[in-house]
Amino acid sequence: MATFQTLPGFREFYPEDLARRNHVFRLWRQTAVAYGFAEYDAPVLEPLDLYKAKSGEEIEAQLFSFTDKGGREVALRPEMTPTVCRLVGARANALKRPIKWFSIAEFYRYERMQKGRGRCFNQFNADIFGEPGPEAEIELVALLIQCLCAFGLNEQDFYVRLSDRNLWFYYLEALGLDEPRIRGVLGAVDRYEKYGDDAFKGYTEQFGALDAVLKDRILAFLQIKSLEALEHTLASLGDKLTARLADWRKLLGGLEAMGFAPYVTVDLGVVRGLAYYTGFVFEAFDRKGELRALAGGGRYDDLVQKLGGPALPAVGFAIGDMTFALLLEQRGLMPTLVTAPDVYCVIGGPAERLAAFADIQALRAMGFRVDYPLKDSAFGKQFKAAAESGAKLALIYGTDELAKGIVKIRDLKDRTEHEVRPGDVCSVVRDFISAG
RNA sequence: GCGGUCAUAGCUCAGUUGGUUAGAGCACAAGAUUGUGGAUCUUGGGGUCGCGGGUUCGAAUCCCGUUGGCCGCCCCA
Repeated sequence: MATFQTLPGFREFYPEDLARRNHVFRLWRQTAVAYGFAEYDAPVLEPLDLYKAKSGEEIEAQLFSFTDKGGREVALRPEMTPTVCRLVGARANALKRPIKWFSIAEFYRYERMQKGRGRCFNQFNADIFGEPGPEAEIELVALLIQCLCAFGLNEQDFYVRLSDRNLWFYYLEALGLDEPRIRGVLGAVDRYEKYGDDAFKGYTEQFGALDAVLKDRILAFLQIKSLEALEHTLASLGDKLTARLADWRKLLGGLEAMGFAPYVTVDLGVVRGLAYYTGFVFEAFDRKGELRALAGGGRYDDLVQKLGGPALPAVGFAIGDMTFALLLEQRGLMPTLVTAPDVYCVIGGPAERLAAFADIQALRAMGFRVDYPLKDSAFGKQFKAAAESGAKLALIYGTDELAKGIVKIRDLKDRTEHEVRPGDVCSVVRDFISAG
């Protein structure tokens, strides 16, 4: 059996694995729908240029890409954002605003495997297009939090760190830095948590040592953990910052009114790489800090246009399934038995089997999950199978029952039995199941 | 791409200084058991000891290579 194995980093889902995955997907989908988001999907295979256009040439090293038989350069999708931008961009003028969309899809990245990271994984993606104000962020951060709370996680388990690339730009601008230097500082900020002072090495090499006073102010800014401190630090540093602070108040106020304040922290240490983000950015982490990021997102107002669409503001985030599953398992929130029949039939012999088939068929047509042994076997074995199946009821089709013109129905939990007429089987089962 | 570490049954693992036909528990299957529950007992199927090469009379065991897993680095859209 060792001849053919899965490609490195790829996963197989045996029924019990898929049951868990389906459970996760079901709650994500249910939550997104409750928030008024519409589901979409798109091809797994895309033109390679779609990702080069967004992320540059160097991205190719981490893509599953190849040339197809028609000579096209293609790649398995590593993320959903460029695809959804194309979808929305193509019909931007016809779509009702705001455009609130989500998807649950599989992605591929040619990377080294690690805990919570594989070469193929699933993400829940949600985006809002056409809304430039922080109202879109309120909705999305709320959805992100709810997507985790839906599983029983709470503010003891995870939190969302909220940051803002605009605020950094305006602040560093106010401190007198030009754009290349601002980008350099943001690069250092992104790495500061991990490398401490060494994070500024790259900046120093490129621009020379950062002025000590300036650096202290940047590090102090990095430490800010509340809106009040933010307002205090930025008071009277110019109109841009004042206006931006109003957005912050609106965003945090909205989340507080939704009851999500305990989940959100101001944390300017989050920069989200140097990619395409243009405003608020946020990441969700487990409180213990043992796992990789659970989710991440932010505003990307320029990307739709960059990919050939009209100018269209956008915010979005994604939750990955691997780290999330690890967290659920850590907290004992991943259910084990998600699938069990409602009814298991115990069958005495060939003649009884034919009698049972009529009821089995009728019950299945009513939507009940019904199972039975494919081959005749001892009653003891069948009752054992019935109990192990997790079914609530057993229907007993034996010689004695048929001779008496009845079917025996057994409650597998309290082990009581009673007799019903064959014509009443369906209604009795229905009443029992619906009574819980 | 780099470094560390590991690889024996579906799973968890044992396997002595290199020595007969590689074991246990769990799981699976059959029987005891053609009329009532997750038990017990008996039995069974299942292994190229990751793969390839080398040393040796003899390799699961030692050596080299390789593939894959795990952990970390780079990266993380």
